[in-house]
Amino acid sequence: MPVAPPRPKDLPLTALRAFEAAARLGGFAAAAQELGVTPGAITAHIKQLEHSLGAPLFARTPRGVRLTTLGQQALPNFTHAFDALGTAIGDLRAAAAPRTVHIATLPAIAQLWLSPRLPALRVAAPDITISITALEQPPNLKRSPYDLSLFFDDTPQGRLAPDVIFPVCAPALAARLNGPQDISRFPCLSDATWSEDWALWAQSLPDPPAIARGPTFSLYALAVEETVNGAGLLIGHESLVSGHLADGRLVAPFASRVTLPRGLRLWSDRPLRPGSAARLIADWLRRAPLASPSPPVTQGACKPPPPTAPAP
Amino acid sequence: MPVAPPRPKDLPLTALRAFEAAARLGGFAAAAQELGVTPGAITAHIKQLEHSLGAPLFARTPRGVRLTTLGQQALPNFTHAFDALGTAIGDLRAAAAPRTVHIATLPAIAQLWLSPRLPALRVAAPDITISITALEQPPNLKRSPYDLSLFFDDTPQGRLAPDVIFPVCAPALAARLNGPQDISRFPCLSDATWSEDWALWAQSLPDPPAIARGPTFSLYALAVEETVNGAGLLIGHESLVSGHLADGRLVAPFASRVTLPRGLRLWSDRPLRPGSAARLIADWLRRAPLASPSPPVTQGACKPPPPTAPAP
DNA sequence: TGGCAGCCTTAATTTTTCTGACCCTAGATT
DNA sequence: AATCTAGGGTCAGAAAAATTAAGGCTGCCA
Repeated sequence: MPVAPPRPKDLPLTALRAFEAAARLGGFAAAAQELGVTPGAITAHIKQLEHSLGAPLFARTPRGVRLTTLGQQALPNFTHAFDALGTAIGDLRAAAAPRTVHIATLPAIAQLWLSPRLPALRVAAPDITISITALEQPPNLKRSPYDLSLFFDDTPQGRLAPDVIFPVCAPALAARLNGPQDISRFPCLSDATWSEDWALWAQSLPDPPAIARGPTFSLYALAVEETVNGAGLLIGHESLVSGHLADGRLVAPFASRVTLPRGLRLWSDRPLRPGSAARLIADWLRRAPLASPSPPVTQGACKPPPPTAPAP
Repeated sequence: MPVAPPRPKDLPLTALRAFEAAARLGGFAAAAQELGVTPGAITAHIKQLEHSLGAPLFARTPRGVRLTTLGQQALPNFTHAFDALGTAIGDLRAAAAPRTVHIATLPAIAQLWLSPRLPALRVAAPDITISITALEQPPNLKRSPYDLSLFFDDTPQGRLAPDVIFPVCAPALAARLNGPQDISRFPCLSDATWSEDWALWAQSLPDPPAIARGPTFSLYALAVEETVNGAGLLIGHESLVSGHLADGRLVAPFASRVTLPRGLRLWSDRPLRPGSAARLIADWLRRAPLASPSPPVTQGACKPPPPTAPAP
């Protein structure tokens, strides 16, 4: 029985984090995604934890896992502890790089909404470094190294704009349209993550036209480019295409617009101290000045509806 | 710019724990000891952390490290967060094994104080499993998997007994002693971690005798055994040798006793819920019934007092 | 019913982390 | 001054963790 060598290692931190994520999210796969590891790693961690505790934390069912009573008891404590750790990390990051702001957003938003505003933002806050990370899903801000999230969702708090959708196309193509029923004669481009867009819009019409399915894009910005090039019609999200409408690269050929229950939302899960860089950037983005001083459009269409340009 | 692969790994937990320990304990070596890793691992972790933050957390000096302002700001948050995590772990352990108590103690205390009480304790609490780990240093209970600590220290709260020291020896050897001055004629055994014992005791005498240095033991219990076998005189700690005195294996040949400012202390850094196994064991140990119904003992003079064999 | 997709598990390989033995520096000791 | 000691830092090799890829099980859907 040696006294020096045996190190009384406590429960491993990484395994506990895996447990907390799996318990909170209700599955190993979801936990793996949040933690940026593979499901196999989560399996191994939970198993190690259960072995060292001598009791199961999850009940394995054919369709995923379920927390045992023991796991249910433990979860709130760990969630609280890891939240505290996340806050400490955030504060440390902020203190180490006080003039840097990390923003997480959708690729489409990054390219079509954020990017056009960056030049003016750089002028407005020249000493602040802005780092933008494109993600498909909003991250858990309490656990991720981002200060702000900018995504579409249905929470009204912090909303920058509602999500208003309507068809858009290149001016040349619009000239060949006489009404919504003509849609079926042209390809309808769609985005993989917003595949319902066309149906949602069409339902709002008294006489829903047939939609000719066109190419699907995994990057909305790419679909926008293709539309500019005349590849067909695309459902435009007002927040994302207003720049293209403003300078005439795209037009909205029909008057019918649908406002979805979700909206473009900017938020933070940490308190933003007044005067902090993240607060400054968030405030500036909420005022959302789209720099382009271009004239409100152009429109070309059969029945040119309300000129599409919003006034700042 | 791939969107799927890049995993936005946050600050690594293990590195943060290393930082917290190093900052709290004031050095990488101390942190390494608490975490049960080598200093080299701490160095690497801190370096990784500082690299990913882009700012130093410690200022390296030739004699150790010093926290930077950044590090000082961050420390309290992390200490709090890891404390919360430690509490969560403790609760989880307790819930998973509700009738198990883990005690950390000195090897000497484990063998000479705790061990004799275990049989009665098992009778008193037959459903509780008691696990004893011998450590040279009291662990940080907020971070270690122990419910109770039992060590000598100078905090009065939770003290079970003062640390009273006085020479002890085998009865046969005591017969050859006529007074403290005879000490110099026999080897004086000592324990490596309590090397000052002899000096402390000798200073209390009006005419301090010379101490003939004898063998040094790294295990006090071994020194006690050797003393029983007649190898010489040893400074007895009352808490640890009362059993041997009670049954006559050892005697205290001199009346002079020194009470040190420290004492035997049982404590926990977590709240012990009433009715929990740890609370039951702690309460029982405080009542400290030493099973042997032997008479209170002895106190010695130069002429060996009690005959050597009482029977339990 | 048969294919398909979701979810967890497992085994073998690769990557990351830790160790162990060494060096370096500067204050304390002789 | 020379030596000792108590920190940290460094690097090759060993141990541990994550990945990749394959596999089982179930329910959904055509």
